Amino acid sequence: MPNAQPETLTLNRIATPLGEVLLVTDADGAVRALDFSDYEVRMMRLLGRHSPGFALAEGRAPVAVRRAVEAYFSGEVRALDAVAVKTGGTVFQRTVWAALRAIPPGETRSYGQLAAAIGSPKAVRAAGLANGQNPVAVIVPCHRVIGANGTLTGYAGGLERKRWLLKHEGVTLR
Amino acid sequence: MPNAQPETLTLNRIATPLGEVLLVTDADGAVRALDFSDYEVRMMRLLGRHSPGFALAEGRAPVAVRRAVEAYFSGEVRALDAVAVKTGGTVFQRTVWAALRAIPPGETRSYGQLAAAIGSPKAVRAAGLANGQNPVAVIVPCHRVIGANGTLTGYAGGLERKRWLLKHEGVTLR
DNA sequence: ACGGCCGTGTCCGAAAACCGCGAGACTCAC
DNA sequence: GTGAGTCTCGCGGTTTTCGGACACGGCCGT
Repeated sequence: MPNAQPETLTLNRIATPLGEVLLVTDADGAVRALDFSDYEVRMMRLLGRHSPGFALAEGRAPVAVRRAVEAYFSGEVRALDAVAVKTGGTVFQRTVWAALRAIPPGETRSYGQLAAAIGSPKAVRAAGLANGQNPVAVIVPCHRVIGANGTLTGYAGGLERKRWLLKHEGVTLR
Repeated sequence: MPNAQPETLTLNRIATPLGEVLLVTDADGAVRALDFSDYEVRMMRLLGRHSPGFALAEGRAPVAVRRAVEAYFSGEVRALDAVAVKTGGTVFQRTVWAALRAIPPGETRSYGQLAAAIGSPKAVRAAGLANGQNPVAVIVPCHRVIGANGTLTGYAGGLERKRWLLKHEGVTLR
């Protein structure tokens, strides 16, 4: 029996230039997950992995959060900086995700640089994996990590979106 | 991150003729676990397995429950019948444990009979295993199951206690 | 340049080990 | 013969273990 009183999370669907996104917030107003609609199943799986037995109810996320997301897509690329995020995951993963938020919009890092930044320069591949399991897309900018040779390599929401996001933030690709 | 607000359970230590027992109840007053003090570690492990990230605080269990336990040990062997129990575990395990409560005090069943009772006559050994993982001793009467040949076979709290409990309930052993 | 090897953390599926059994076959005493 | 002890084997769910796969990149040989 997971837990007697499962936590209830709020699910808000928001339209963006990249398609509808799913925004999940908790009672404290912190973002627990964000993903594109077409990957709903995956998001649920990630979410369930770290908060066993949670309940989900469609509703509206806090205004501040919702507005930040919209602002970001309208061009205010720093609008997401102040948004509070709360994630599960292992220590390693959380460290990686925290490091991601330190990458400013308009810049990119290689997987190697990311690994070095968290103090495990050799855990390159592991960092890449952790990157891919990031439950809070866009806000935790896993899209700012690319291959050492400039290749985009991969993105959970599809490379097309990764490319769009980076361009949107002012990155000139190769 | 297991759950933002871990459930808090109450731990009550109660003296009995068989030694001190640990009685764990939840906010609803349902019994989550019961075991003998000398097996505290094991109980914690079982508990933790099914409610990841719970908190424990010494305190007093609901009067009704506490009284029922004391009454049972004083000779009112049916006193525990009405006590509410809430357990985790797999479907199979819960089925087994539910079947256990249907065995009245003063009677015993063999592991084979138990398996048959839940509709899996061949899952004898599995039933035995599930029996041994019962987190709520005494109230869920796993001690009423004995070998087909009358042997007591095993008991998580020690065979001595199993023998005592059965005798206490009026069973004449072999 | 190109191809292969390795390190690193985590998840996932497969496989094996584990048992609080019990029926059946076998032995040994009486 | 019987009846009690012993041994072997199959049973089925759960837990543990193990081996891959992966959003990479540096190193070492051709």
